[in-house]
Amino acid sequence: MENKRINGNDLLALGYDENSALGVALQINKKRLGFTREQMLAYFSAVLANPEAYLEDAIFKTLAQELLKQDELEASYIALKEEGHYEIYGEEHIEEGAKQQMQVAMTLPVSVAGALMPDAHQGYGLPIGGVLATSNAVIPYGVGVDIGCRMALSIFDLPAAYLTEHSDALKKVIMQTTKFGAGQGFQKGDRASHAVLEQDTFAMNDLLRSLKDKAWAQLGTSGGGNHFVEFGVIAFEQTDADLGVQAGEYLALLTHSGSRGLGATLADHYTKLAKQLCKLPYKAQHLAYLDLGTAEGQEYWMAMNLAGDYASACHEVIHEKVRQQLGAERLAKVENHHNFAWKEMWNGQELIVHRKGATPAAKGVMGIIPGSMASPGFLVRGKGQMESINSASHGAGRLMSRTKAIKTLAAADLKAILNDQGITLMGAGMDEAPMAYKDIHTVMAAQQDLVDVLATFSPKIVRMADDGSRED
DNA sequence: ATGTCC
Repeated sequence: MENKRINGNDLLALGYDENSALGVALQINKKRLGFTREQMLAYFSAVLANPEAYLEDAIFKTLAQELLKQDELEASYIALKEEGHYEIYGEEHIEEGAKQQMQVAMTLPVSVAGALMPDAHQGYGLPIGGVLATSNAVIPYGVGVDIGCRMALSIFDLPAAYLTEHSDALKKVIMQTTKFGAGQGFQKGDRASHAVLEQDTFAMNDLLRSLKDKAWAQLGTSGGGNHFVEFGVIAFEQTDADLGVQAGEYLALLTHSGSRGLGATLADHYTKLAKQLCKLPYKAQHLAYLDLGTAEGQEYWMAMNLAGDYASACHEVIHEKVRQQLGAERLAKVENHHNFAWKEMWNGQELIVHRKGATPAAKGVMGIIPGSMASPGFLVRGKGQMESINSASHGAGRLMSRTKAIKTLAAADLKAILNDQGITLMGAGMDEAPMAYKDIHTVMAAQQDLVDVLATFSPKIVRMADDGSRED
């Protein structure tokens, strides 16, 4: 006990802030230097109280310097508010880190309202599953790295039985029409065309001009991680007049992917720009924002919208290729993005609503909330709940990190689940195994006030990027 | 999530 290591929490308890001085203190602590834990803690406390006195100290000099530098910097930062209230759905299943991140986001001077969805987990800056409404400012990390990432569902005029009767053919269709993985794109002769490539925004600046060719090559590709293309059965218990689909079970295609290299590069560029222009205290630095009244803010807005349109085009290319190969007719299509910022009216004012891993759920708005490769997804219609800022979850949410999933989950267990449910899986790593996700039914139960369920989608033939952590 | 360097 006596010699228990000093950690970051001990230093925070002494009054240290979450900044680089804390890091320097931990570096010094690593050396141990023959002091007891109590002696070390006494020193750290004394240096914090009076850094000037330690500027010549052989051991604590670097810490004293860093503390003084932080004091100086702090004075030049944009001040945060004391606190702000935000609504949480399914709180008992949300990790502490995600709540802390949301709390910090609420203290931005531009923040007006916030909400945390039941699938929330810790991210970079704003948590995944976080919704933040700001006044005339956009936060690149409030949108996320994969700008415009979305779900798209096509319901075909084919019966559910088509899946079992033509399973091999459908497998072939997916393999022939999709391309997965970081950096992947199509060779010149195989590239698709789409009106999005003609958008003027591609000529807005050098960065966008330089990204156009890659965007063309990657048009209609799917990326890695949790992105997927899957065939499944969609079941409507009742006829949906709005959508024009009769009660029954149909073959459907569900895809999840985003704006590929284009969006990633734009997100990286504008996040750095925001950090240069908007100096926030250490704990909030990733939430740097761009004022929409500035040229930089407008530029990001244009770029973000282009990336959104591009992500949509990628899905449309895949869906159209598949539809043609099936020789089928599409009865209905539903699409929704979940990494984006919108100008929306909320509580009588126009705000910038950031949804980072959250589904738009304004009254009557349709969306898709997937479970996992081996659990159902849901076609939903928003209820327009003001407290959730017209939002819902974008999936089940992770139960364990990718690394933990790869380390602890057994490939044999996944195989058993897939066999039991008659699901064919192509690609994917163990980090995408259903056991790595929260129970989708629990998550849906936590957002009954936010969405109505129209139909249930059961995945049957799933393709994801192959990361090598699983053998087929 | 991306794809090879602030």
